[in-house]
Amino acid sequence: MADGALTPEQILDTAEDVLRRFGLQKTTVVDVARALGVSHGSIYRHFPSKTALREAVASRWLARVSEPLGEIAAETGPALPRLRRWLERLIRIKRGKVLDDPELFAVYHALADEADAVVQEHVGKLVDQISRMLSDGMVTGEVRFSDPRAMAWAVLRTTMVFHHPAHVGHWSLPEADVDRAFDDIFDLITRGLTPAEA
Amino acid sequence: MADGALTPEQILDTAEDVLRRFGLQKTTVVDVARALGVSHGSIYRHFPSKTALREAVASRWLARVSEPLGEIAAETGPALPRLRRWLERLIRIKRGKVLDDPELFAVYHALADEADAVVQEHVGKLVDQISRMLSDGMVTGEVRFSDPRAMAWAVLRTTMVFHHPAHVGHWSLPEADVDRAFDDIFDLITRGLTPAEA
DNA sequence: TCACTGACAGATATTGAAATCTGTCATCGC
DNA sequence: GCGATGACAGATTTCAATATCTGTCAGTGA
Repeated sequence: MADGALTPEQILDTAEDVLRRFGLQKTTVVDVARALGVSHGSIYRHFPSKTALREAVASRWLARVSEPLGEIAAETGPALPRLRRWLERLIRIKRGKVLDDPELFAVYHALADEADAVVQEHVGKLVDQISRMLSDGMVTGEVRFSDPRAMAWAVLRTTMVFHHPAHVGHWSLPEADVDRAFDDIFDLITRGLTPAEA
Repeated sequence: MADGALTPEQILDTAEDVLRRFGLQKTTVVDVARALGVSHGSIYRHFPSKTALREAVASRWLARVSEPLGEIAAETGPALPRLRRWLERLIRIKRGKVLDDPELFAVYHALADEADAVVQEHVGKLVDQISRMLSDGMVTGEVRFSDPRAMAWAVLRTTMVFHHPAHVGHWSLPEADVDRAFDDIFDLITRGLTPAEA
């Protein structure tokens, strides 16, 4: 290995590289150790199991999705346009990842599939962020008063087709089609979120 | 075999039995022929390929979903309650199938995954049915005037989590939770479908 | 005549022996 | 002392030989 100390970050970086090159099926702890130039025993010093290592990789990948969104959620200003930008950003991040490198995306999708707890936590963060924007909107009267968490779940679920990996086939349709479908759905839920009187 | 003539219906019935018992992976044309007491060549007299046979099985299964829904869509009377009953029925049919026999459902899910054209056609029928109910509602003023097909797609997509097999894990949550989630989403889209003035 | 058969070629799946991997731990050397 | 090592047992995966399957078609018999 290069440095004196083997760090979890180094291991995760290398694990990502190896996953990218070998795929989820073929990647072994021995492969990762080999790529790092250490014995595989050393990896078990930092991660208790292969599963834990995979979960850490998945977790880091998901954090790269939720962090930029967190910034949007934390902005001030009108809630509904912010929610729209948040959703568009989420969709663009996902769409970007899948168009950029479909195989790598497939690896992460499979990874996420088996790391249930990690995904739950990620989704929890997303719901928190939506919830925050909706609460802000309720204060200003932009959003009909209701339970912001329940509403946030509804928003995430109604837009599932645009960001859940199971619907990845939908994302590579011509951009104009995806945009139109999103417009229709955002329009629908915006009207549903807004107070009844015009 | 039992009768003088081997019919496509007999073959499909038997194919379903064999799929149920052996699963999608293990079921071969030879197995189906064996169960029917005929040579496998006879099956190729009625279906051009194994794929075609599987598609026919998938198609019949999907028809058992779309037909009862078609009856609801064709009813007269208020459009939005009808749409709600239609969605609840769709959800109940899917949920029923998966709780009743999860393994068989998994077989059909896998089958549907590989028979893309068949699924597209099925989804097309569902969109037609929703579209019809929405058009009815636009005539009576229950539903805001807009493109009914685009709206129908939006309705199907916003409720994806309740009927798309990829989200089957969600359906076995306690019924009360699923119902609450559906209420929230149906409430959201109903407000979105309704004309703006109170 | 005509639905059905069964043998066949090439493709695919199964099997079990051999190789590799996961996770542990006594030991090493800095 | 402490991070790293490498040999080990049991679990899992690979690989190549073998068996089975798919799709075709000339032939069978009712």
